[in-house]
Amino acid sequence: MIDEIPKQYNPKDVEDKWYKFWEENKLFSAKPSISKKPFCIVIPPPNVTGILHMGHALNNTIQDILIRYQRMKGFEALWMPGTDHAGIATQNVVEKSIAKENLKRQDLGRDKFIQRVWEWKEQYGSTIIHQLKKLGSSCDWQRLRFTMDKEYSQAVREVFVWLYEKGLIYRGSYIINWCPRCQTALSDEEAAHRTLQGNLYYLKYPFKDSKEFIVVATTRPETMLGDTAVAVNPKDKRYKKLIGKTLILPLVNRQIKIIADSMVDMKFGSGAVKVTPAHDPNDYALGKKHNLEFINVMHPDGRMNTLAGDYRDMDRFEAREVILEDLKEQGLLQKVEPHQLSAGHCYRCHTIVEPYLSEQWFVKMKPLAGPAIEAVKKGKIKFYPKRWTKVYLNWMENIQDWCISRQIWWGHRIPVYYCRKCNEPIVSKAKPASCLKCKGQDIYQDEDVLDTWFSSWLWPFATFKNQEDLKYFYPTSTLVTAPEIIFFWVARMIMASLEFMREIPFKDVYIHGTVRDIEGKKMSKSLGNIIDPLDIINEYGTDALRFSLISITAQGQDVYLSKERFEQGRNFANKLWNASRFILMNPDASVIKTDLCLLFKKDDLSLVNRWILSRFYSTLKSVEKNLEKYQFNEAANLVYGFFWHEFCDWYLELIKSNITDRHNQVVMYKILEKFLRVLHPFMPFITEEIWQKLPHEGSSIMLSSWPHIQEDIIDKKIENQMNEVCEIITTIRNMRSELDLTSGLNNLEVKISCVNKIKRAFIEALSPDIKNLCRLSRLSVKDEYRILKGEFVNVLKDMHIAIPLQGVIDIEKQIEKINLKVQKTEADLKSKQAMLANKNFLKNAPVEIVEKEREKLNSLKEELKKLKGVKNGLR
RNA sequence: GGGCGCAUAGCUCAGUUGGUUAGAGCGCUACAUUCACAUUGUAGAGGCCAUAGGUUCAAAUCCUAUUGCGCCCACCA
Repeated sequence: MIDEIPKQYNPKDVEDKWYKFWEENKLFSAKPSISKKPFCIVIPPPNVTGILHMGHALNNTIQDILIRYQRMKGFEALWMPGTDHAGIATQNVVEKSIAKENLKRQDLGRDKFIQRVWEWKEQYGSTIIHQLKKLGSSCDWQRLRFTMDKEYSQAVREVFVWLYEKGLIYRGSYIINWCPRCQTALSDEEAAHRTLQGNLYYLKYPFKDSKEFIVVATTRPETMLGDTAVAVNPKDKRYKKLIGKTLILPLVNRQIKIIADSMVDMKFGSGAVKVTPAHDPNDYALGKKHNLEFINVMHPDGRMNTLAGDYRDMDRFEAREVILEDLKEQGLLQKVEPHQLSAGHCYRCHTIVEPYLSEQWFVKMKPLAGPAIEAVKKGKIKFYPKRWTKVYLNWMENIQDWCISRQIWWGHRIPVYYCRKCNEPIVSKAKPASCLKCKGQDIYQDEDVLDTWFSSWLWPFATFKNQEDLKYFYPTSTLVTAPEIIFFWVARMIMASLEFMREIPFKDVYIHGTVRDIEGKKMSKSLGNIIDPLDIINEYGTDALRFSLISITAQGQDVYLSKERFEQGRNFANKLWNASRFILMNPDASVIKTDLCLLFKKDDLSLVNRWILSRFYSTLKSVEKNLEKYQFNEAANLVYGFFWHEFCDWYLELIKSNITDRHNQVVMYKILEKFLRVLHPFMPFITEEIWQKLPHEGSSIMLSSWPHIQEDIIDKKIENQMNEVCEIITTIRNMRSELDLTSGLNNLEVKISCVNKIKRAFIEALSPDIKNLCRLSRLSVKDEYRILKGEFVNVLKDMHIAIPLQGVIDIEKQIEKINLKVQKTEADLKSKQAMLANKNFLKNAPVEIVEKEREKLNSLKEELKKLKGVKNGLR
């Protein structure tokens, strides 16, 4: 039978096969069930333009582990999948694609362009979904949603109307972040601030009625064309007398006044600031306060407009250079200082955004933030790791209104209509037949669409199509996401859910780290440092990808990746594969029927069997504990360590010589079968493949239940006894290695001397195992054994091991070594004695700790005695 | 300017409420191949837990300060 199974695990042979099997048998589907409790995760919907990257791989592996684990634990587990229409990103992609035909979206017109986007979506939009399937994701695919689905769009419109009617949505002219490349407004969150090395330019503005100047400092000289005042601090002695004076704005020759405002920082620059109310948020506030003129000097594409006079049609940065040249020529550029500044960048195309005055739609956020703050403060929603709570609260408490209108075509069109006759806006879920005010029939819809996040914030509930499902699965259980979108998405979902559902969207938020390359840089296409998960799947297998990723992801820490990391996962899969091959060599279908607990209770199991059972359940217990705390790496490492180093390295090696023994067969089979179930959420494919080859009940490991912890099988005493045996074996191997007697040891007799009869009986019983694993032909165990001259000896707490090697061993060297050990033991003993003589320690430390220290002291004494005895024997 | 994270073996990192001898993976050294697995096994070397104070019977772990690196937020032109 074993010959049929290849020596190396080949993931390609099995992964697609089992995924198809699961999907075809609808093993991922979840339905409301009276007898089961729900467990639900909504996927952070990837963009339709998305291609799987390591961030997705990590994010979805975590979700799949949780879902598969809870499913096996008996919950009705729903993982709700879907994609996001990603307004700007998708529009950009399609614009690029039609550019190949030399077309701009304006050439096609709105309807035709949107048609093209839909076509693009049909063709490429499910790429990411196929990739998520490659990853093994057990989403309920029949529920696949898209943020522009009919029902979902309906929900978006309803929500808009709801907020408008509550007075929480308004329209107005404000300074917003404008991306000149995408030509749309952005929210504050969509303008990512980055520090740039720029200059601070000192410009001279002449007075109207004298030859004097006032000097202003600016980082964006091109905006001077829109200046409508210069402001100084009223307390500033230098400028006090100048307040109210008129200046001639250079290059444009507009008369502007010097105004006073305490907002001005006297220490910065020259202490006088140019005021451009249409191009800077601070200046905008000053403009409002002092009733200044708002002059917009820029086209939406970032070129200067007609109000910029001679500079019209120049790009903003080109205009900057020309303006500086011109000012210099006129002697109006006083000086230039290097200056670090931070500027917003469009999060989609990375263009520097322009603070731009325009009419937009906004959501008043303060009233929505209140309940969202409460829910987290009261612990109804918990962040893992905890520290994100603070980040969330800090943002929530300083929340600004949300600009939700976008000047693009792809997205949810704003449900506001206008009457051409009387200009009356009508906010409505559907297009009204006529104007409510003048009954006019000429009605048109607002041209703008909504921010993509204005639809994603409804994701935890708008994805449910019927009340029954909503009632059963909502609120969802856990949200798994990356820190980058706490503000964009997590915070807003909490606000939306509390507002529209009067209920939290999820109980736990698990924030995992960002995936970086080995140098700590964020993985990105432009840096060319991407490790493609699909390449890894191809080379190492999905299970290897998942396991390696998860085992290096400490809670909330960023993940540093290199390709070699995935070898660990691949090797583990291979180890599992080969251990299973070995176990499958002894196929006996009847083992499946043996009741493990019953067998255990009969009390005739060997120490080795009792030990591995105890270790299995101890491990299971820790794995569960860590999974519940979202400590996935810890859980993965426990599973790895148990299987490789305890089950394979020790257990299988120990029972190998007695493989036909009934008990050994049962235990070996049972542990493997249960272990596969524990490993299944981490490595779904290989565990299914092996499980199917083992004698099993049921059609898929996915449907089997998570092993139940058998507390009475966990036995620390047994574990300690076994550790002692392992220590003896390791010591003998060590001696052999030290003597370089790898082959020669077989003929020699190894003698173990124990302190007492009980110990001796215990060791003696296990001597066949020791002989076996050390490849010894002769081993004798005695109560007290006098060392003979010329023997090679090693001391092990309360026993010593001797190998007679007359003439081969340098006795002086041995004594020297033992002396060193004696010294160390004596020092340890001394510090332990001091510790136990310390009254404060005895008084303050817990009893168990004191007890432990006492035991340790005794064992040190024992060891010292042994060491001295051995030393004397050698002489 | 504010906030957060990190500093532990040659490298990449674990170390959960303070309590045995600080762990893993990779790398390194030596040995082992008719044995389920060389994607392996056995053994080994390698640590002043960033620095300086403090709290405590007890500190890698808690507190304070310092240094270095990274991230996030913020309207100083």
